Amino acid sequence: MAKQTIPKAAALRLSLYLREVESLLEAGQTKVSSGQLAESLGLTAAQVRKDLARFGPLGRAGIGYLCPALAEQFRRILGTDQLRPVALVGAGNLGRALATYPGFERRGFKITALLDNDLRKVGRQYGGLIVQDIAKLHFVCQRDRIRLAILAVPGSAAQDVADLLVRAGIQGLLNFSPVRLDVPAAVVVSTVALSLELEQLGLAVRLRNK
Amino acid sequence: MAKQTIPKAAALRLSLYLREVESLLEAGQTKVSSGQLAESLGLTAAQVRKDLARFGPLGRAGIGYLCPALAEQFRRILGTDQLRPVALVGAGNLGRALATYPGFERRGFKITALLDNDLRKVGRQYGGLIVQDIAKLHFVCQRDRIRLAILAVPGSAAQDVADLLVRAGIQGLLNFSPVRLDVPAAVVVSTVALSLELEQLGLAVRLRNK
DNA sequence: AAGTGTGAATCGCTTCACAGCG
DNA sequence: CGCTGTGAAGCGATTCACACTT
Repeated sequence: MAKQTIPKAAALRLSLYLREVESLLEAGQTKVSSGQLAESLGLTAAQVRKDLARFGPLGRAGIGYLCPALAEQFRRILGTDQLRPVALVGAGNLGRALATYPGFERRGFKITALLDNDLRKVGRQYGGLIVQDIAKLHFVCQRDRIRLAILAVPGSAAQDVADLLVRAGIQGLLNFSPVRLDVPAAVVVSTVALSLELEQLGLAVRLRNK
Repeated sequence: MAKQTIPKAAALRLSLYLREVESLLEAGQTKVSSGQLAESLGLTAAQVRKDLARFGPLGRAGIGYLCPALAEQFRRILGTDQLRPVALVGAGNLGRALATYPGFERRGFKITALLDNDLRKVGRQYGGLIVQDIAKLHFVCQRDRIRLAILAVPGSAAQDVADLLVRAGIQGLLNFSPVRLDVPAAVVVSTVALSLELEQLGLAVRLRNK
């Protein structure tokens, strides 16, 4: 494997590279230069080369990079070279939207369980998934060896559900509730704060017009 | 007004500061020190002071910061001291979830229009909003002076809708489609790529276990 | 000739350390 | 004495420039 340490900023770009290379492959292009990737992604050619060199000696001087090799290596590093199961907690509006979101599976993630604590929702079906009682969380996570979970519950319930997920052995938590979650250091939490995104967008617009 | 230039990283923290201060105010706390804010948000005290000093001379030496003054200033900088109208395009699963998301209004944003190009959806009501024909986009945006829009349509339609939004005078675009949008430089685009978030989470978990 | 890989220079942000105020 | 505000130092990431490979 390449380097053990990946700068946070470079890790973020890794996903972008993979997306771009996949799109090139779909368009039938089998090789690409650092300059072309930089142009498409709004980066500099030097930065692209630095990143790609870090992920392994992937390029050929004078030629460029071979797209299939890039895609394969990117997926290997990201761990999405095989489908990974994900638990989704919360079958409200947002949970249902995420349950039916087609993008996850295309990117190597499969939501294999949809759970809620509202017994009126249990048994209903969304996006091919039957809502299960959250009491089954631990059992399901263990049985299917689920390491990642998405949290789409109201803020008031988020910490309680997070505790359940931690006890069920979850290692990574994608949190859509606008609260900071208190979890053991061994568990990774990533919060998507929707209103924060809007705030930042509004601020960027404000500053641009000055 | 404070400084005209806000580092990208500091701007991001601005939203976090506001959230924390609001939560302190709700708990009845009227003053706070840089150390306490740092502790709550996982930053260093020095960084908090640097940030807050940038946003204006807000603190009192030996005392700390007054929460109401902080909240007021933060909101003023973010432009959320008054409710800002937002257009939401796409009444699919994700669009409906966003239309009914209560967090936006609490943070100074009000979705005032929900639009879709699917005439079967036009006229339906979600979260108090009636779905309108996207043909009315330009009219609605002009009438209500809407500057910000949320794009929750399939990737295949995203660029077309983005073009419409730009022509309607939108200045900021929160994009939930997994595609890069081509817009004039004067328009700010922020993309929330859901599967990218999962990828990064998975990678963080992977790297942690090494 | 085209394009990668990489040391060196540079840039921007974070942390440190402390002067100064209440 | 507690705590802010800030120059200075430190650090990580980006950019530059170019030797080197095909």
